[in-house]
Amino acid sequence: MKPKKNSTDFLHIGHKIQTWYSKNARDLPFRNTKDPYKIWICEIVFQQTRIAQGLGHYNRFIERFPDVKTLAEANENEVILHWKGLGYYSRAINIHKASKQIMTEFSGIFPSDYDDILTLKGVGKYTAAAVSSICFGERRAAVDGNFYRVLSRIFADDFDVSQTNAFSYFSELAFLIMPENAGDFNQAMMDLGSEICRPKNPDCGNCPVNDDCLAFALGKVSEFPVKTKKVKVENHSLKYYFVHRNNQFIIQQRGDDDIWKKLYEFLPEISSELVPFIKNAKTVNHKLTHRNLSIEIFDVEINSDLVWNEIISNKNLIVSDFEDSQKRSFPKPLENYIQNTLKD
DNA sequence: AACTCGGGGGC
DNA sequence: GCCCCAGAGTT
Repeated sequence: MKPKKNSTDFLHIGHKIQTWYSKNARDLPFRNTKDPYKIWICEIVFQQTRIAQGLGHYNRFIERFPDVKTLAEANENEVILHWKGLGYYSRAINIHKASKQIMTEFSGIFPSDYDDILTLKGVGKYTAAAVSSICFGERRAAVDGNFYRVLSRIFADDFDVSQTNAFSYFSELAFLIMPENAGDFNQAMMDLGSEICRPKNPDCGNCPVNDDCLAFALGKVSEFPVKTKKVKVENHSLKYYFVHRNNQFIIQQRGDDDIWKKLYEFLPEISSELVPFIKNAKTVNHKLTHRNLSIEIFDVEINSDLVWNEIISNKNLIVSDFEDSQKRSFPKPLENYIQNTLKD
């Protein structure tokens, strides 16, 4: 059962959140700017990513690519290198594409209109709302996981956040409490959701709106938000051949149609002539959100120049070494393997 | 509407 | 082990 939500009854909640934010805002590098480029980058970096995890990447990214033009003129592999270890690598590829889009379609000026921002690669409803509200004063709710959590608890609303229309539903709820400044409100909701209204162990005692929170009054905070779609984890196995000779090893670049888009990897298979060169194998386990990977890595030591030269004559393969590999983005387990193998 | 995309951290 | 994190694109 949902309480009837009339339009003007809840505005004081947003004002309390705003007041709390003015005193308790987190000190973050993108907080004292309205540069749409920097806000855009930070919104992409922090999609599905904790602040603590992404801060270093954000700072390095902005330092190397301080504006749209610099980013658009950069090599895609260097952009992906700056995403190394962050995951969801299509974000890096799309950021790069979008920067070129801004150069060609918007004359290098970051678009100020919500619908224009929405046309950028990798920018969806959330990011377009965040950038347009924070940087250009548009009245949009940047509905993310924090909004789902805070609003579902305040209103004890059991709307399933895994439904496709959850964004528009909670956007309407957000407007019930949103003060004049949507940009500040959006950021306030993120900090409240992160610092107080946490997924587990919420700090309700220090919440500025605990008096207004229906879930808190009912003692049912832990029951919100409601999410029916569960994450399914499957086991998956991979094989790699670490083909090497004299501190050099063979790698190739992945495609963009699978996990680890455009990252580098060892050889997934070798010709039968190379089988006799296999020395040993070790298995590395790696957990992803949707898969448990078991990666078997065969050590293939080539002790013949003739064979080695035959291998590296293949133009699709890359001869790498430790120093070269540091300038490329590898999947985490393969990066670890390189570290562990070459430090001996 | 369902599926896919990473890696890290909290409990 | 399970869930979540400043979500978006594809099918």
